Amino acid sequence: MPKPGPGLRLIDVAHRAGVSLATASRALAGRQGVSQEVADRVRQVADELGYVANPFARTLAGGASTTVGLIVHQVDDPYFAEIAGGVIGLADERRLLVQICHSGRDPDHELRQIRHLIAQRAGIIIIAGSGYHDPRVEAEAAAVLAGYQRGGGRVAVIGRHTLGADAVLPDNEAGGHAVTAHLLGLGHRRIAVVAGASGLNTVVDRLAGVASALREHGLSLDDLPVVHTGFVREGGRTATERILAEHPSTTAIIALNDAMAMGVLAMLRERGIGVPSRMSVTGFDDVSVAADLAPSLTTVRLPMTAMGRTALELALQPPAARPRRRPTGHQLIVRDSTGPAPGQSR
Amino acid sequence: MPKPGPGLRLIDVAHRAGVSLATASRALAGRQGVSQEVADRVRQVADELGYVANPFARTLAGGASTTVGLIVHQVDDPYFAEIAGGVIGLADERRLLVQICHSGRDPDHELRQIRHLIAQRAGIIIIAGSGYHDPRVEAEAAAVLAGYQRGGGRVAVIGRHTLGADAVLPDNEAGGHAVTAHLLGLGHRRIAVVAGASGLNTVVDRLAGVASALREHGLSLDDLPVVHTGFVREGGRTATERILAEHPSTTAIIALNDAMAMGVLAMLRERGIGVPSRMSVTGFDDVSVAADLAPSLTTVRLPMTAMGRTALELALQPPAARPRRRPTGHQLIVRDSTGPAPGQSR
DNA sequence: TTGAAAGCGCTAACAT
DNA sequence: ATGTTAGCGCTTTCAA
Repeated sequence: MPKPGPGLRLIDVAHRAGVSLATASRALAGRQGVSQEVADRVRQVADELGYVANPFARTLAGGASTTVGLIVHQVDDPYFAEIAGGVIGLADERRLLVQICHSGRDPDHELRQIRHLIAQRAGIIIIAGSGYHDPRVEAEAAAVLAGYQRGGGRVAVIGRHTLGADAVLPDNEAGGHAVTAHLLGLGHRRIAVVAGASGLNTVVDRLAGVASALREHGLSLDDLPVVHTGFVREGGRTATERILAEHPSTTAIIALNDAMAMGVLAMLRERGIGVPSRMSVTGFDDVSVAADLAPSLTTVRLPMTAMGRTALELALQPPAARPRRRPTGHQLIVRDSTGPAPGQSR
Repeated sequence: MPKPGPGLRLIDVAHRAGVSLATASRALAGRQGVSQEVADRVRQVADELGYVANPFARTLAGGASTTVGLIVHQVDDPYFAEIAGGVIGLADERRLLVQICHSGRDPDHELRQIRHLIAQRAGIIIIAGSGYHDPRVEAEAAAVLAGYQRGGGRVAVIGRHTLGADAVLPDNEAGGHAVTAHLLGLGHRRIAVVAGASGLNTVVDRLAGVASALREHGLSLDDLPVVHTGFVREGGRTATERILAEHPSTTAIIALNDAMAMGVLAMLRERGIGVPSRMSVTGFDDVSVAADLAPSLTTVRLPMTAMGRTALELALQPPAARPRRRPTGHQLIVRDSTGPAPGQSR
């Protein structure tokens, strides 16, 4: 790949402002040891000339890196797109650049991306998306990130808690509880769960919430069909197909994210099964299209954009003695995809 | 922001291999002037030690940059999310890192982002999203990019043609024609158009396609209500509100992108207006949720993910004498949101 | 074919 | 408060 042409250098700004290189550097970095007057002049000259520091020189010289690495499963998954939007929005305000990589929900690939970002000297790394339930898989990533943090790198994660870093924690368990309680309140008892891979923490946590709500009604998750497939739309379709075949008396399907719920709805539509008249369906996340689906989706709202912002905010703060935790809160959004269980007189 | 810790340096590798810094550099860069034997040894030592070059030092010293700058309107707009997915997918394969910025459809902000990416020494810049119909607005961006390209930077754009760079060109006009012809074929004559800002090239081009189809049926765009609002979901809602108030006999609404079409559908639902029984609705883009809407959306499919890949492919090739152009093709996808005009006996 | 040395543009000691 | 200077790790002339 080619290299861009040369540009304005700090020394040019310094000359124009009639000061030394060092003074100009201090002035622009907002460091101490420059009179207000001189600092203002330097900044003004820099603005006039349209000076932008060369980040490579700056970083090489030991300065701070201004790039943020962001690892998501896939940016074209609406859940991650919204998180990315939040990160980029705040980064823009702070004049930071965001480098995005895909993990593809593959722990090895994720680890490779982490290493790549570290090699690129990203000053901050944000990892969004479920961790893996297997501790051994998480261990290597944790070790690499620990080294990175020891060297001064900052890390924030969204939706995982085993990585020894500041974390934004979605209300997975409480949300799972809320949505299940909602269905139980509508009289549903023959409930099926459509879940992503059982190795994903997010899946495990949301399932735990489902289980706890069931227990409160004297039911057990063990008695319900739980189908684990891909944590994406297509997974919802195939899971629904199986549920329909193996548990035809099911009256409600809990999908553990909105993408899967969309697949569930699509399959029910194909089969001509009315929602919510014959089958209630719930999602999780409240991606922005959830309100526009047919029918509009009852789901648990997570503030994805804010979660992205918060993660970057955490990373921009100096590290705390112990990793910080920021729960996100959640909100049950009841729309048209859920209704009373068939045969219920309410 | 903090700086990551020090690492292995090239000089360490050189010492271990018993050669000079320069030789080690040549060997690892695969340049000429090193004996096969020495080159192999150096590479082996580097591998053993797990050496990864410091990209800041490399770039500062005049080496190639391995980062790709990508400017989109908003990553959490599904259209751009899919394009970004395509770019990142190919970048991952080529071990490049992608820096994403938002333009927010603001030409000034876009220009600022371009400058920022150039300052960051991105080797490639990809700009996705409509250009601006006003030549003066485009001129400054074009000038900056020309300078960047003269310095060896590579540029590819998606959906604009006035920037003097390799371009991926969506079939906007042909798509606009196709969707309009579809409605005319269903007997619709009282058609309204819901468009984004009239300053956007994409809007102008799609509108031109609509106009040409109308002309073939002896109609003129001038006789139809064309409402220009934000090129997003909310714009579709407000535009529909106005159309309903001012042109109550309308039987079909052409939205110039899917986001607006979703807003149109939402407003019609609120008002209890049946689709397609009382009003047909069309979109443009075929974002992945279009099939799951209520009702599923008739629209024009553009291969967004492939467009992202293609743009990066173009940029990775050496520049051609004249900017390359890659039309995308399109496909009319007829779903449930369009039907015969009311009162038609077909 | 190889090595020595001069920067790339900036920050951060160290002087003044 | 300001200036001088030594690197940061690499690529790239220029010599040998």
